[in-house]
Amino acid sequence: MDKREIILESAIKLFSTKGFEGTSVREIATDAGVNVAMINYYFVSKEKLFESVVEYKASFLKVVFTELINNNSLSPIEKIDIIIDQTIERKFCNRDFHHLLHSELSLEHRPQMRDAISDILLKNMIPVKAIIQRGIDDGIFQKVDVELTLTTLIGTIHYLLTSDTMCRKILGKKKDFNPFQNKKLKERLSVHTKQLMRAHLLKK
Amino acid sequence: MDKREIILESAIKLFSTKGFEGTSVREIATDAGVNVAMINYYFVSKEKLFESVVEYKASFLKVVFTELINNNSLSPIEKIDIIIDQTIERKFCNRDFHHLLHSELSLEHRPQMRDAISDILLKNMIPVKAIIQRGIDDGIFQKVDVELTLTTLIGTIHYLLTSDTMCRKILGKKKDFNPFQNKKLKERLSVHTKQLMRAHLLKK
DNA sequence: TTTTTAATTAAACATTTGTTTAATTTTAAA
DNA sequence: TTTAAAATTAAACAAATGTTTAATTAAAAA
Repeated sequence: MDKREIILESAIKLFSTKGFEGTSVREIATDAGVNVAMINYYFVSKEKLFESVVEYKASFLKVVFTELINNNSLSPIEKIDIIIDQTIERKFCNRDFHHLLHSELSLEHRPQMRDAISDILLKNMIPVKAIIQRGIDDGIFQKVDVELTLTTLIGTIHYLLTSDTMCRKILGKKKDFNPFQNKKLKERLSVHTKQLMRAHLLKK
Repeated sequence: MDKREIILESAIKLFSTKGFEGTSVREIATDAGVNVAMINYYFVSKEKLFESVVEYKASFLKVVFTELINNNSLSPIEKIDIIIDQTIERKFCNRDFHHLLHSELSLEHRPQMRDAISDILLKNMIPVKAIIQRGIDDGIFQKVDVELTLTTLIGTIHYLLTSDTMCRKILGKKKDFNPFQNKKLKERLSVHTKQLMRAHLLKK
C-alpha cells in the first residue's frame, strides 16, 4: 500500500467518525504517519482529499444488480431476497463509509459533492426499480409504489444501523451489544425485511 | 422573542444546515444580529449552546402516543395509521432539527450528547411498540418482529427525506421539485406506508 | 557517476477559531 | 436621582486551522 493509499485510509476513518469539519489535516497526517505537507502535496487541498476519498471508496461499491434483471431462473421475489441480503451485507462491511456519505449528504455546503454522494448511494436503485416493475408487469407483484417500496427496503436497513447507540435503544439491548459484530442481528434483519417485502409485494 | 431565543433559533438553523463543527459562533452571532460575546454570555460555550438547542427544540417534540395505547374506540390498525401520519407530519415540520440530530448522532465525539439525541428520536417508540404488541396479543396482528417493524415505519419516512437531492433522485424528479413543500408527496408517503403496514401486520 | 525529478521535511504563513477581558451602555431597584 | 445589576460592546487572546515555502533527502534517468 503506497503512501497515497495510507492517507486515504486514514482520511476515510477519521472523516467517518468525526465528520469532515471535525477532522483536521494534522490528525489525518498523524494517523497516517506522514508529514502534514504530504496531504497537500498529494491531494492539493482538504476538500479535494475528501473528493478523492469518496471516489476511491466508491470504486469498491460497484456490485450492481443489472445482471439480475434479465435472469430468468430466479422468480421476482427471489431476486428481491438477493437484493435485501446484499444491501445488508454492504451496510455491515462499509459502515464507516456509509456514515460519512450520509452525514455529508444532509449538510448544505459543497453542493457538487451532494450529487456525487447521492449517486453513489443510489447507484443500484435503477436495476432494483426495474426488477420490481417487471414483477408488477408480469402480474406477480401487486401494483405498489415502486420508488417508495425501494425507500422502505433501504430505509429499514439504514435506519437500524444509523448508530450503535440508536440500534441498541431500538432493540432494547444493553451497552455491551455491538450491532456491527452481531451475526444474529444480520439474520434477524434479513428475515424481517424479506417477510415484509413478501407481504407487501406478493398477491394474496 | 427575547435575545436568548433569537440566538437559539439562529443556532438551530445553522447547526442543522452546516453541522456543529461547520458552524462558527461568529456566524450564529451575525445571523442573530447580536455581538459574538453574547453567545458565551448567555450560553457559556459553543458546546453548551448546542446542548441548549437540543433541549430547547426537544420540548416542542413531546407529542407522545401514550394515550393511544388504551384507546378502545380505535382498532390497532387505525392507531398505526395515526402514528404514521403524525410521524410524517413531524418530519415535515421539523426537518432541520431532525437533520441536526441525525448528523450529530452518527459522529463519534460528544458521547453524552448521543444518548440525549437518541432518546429524543426514540421518545415515542415505547408506546408504539406497546400498540403493535397489543395487536399481536389480541390476535389481530401477525406475529411480526415488533422492533424491526417500527424501524421500517420510521426508516421509510426518514430515508426518503434525508436530503432534497436524495429525495429527488429516488423519485426521479427534476431540480425544481421541492420535497418539503410538496403536499402530494406527503400524501403519497402516507398512502404507501399505511398500505405497507396493513399488508405486513394484518392477518390474511 | 552525474543530473534531474520526485518525495519528504520542519518551519512559517495568514486566517479563523472559541473565548475572555475590560469598558460602556442600558435597565431596574433603592 | 442615585445606585446596583444586567446587558452589550469592541478589542484582544491564545490556540488551531488549512496551506505554502524553501531546504533536504531519496529515487530515477541520463
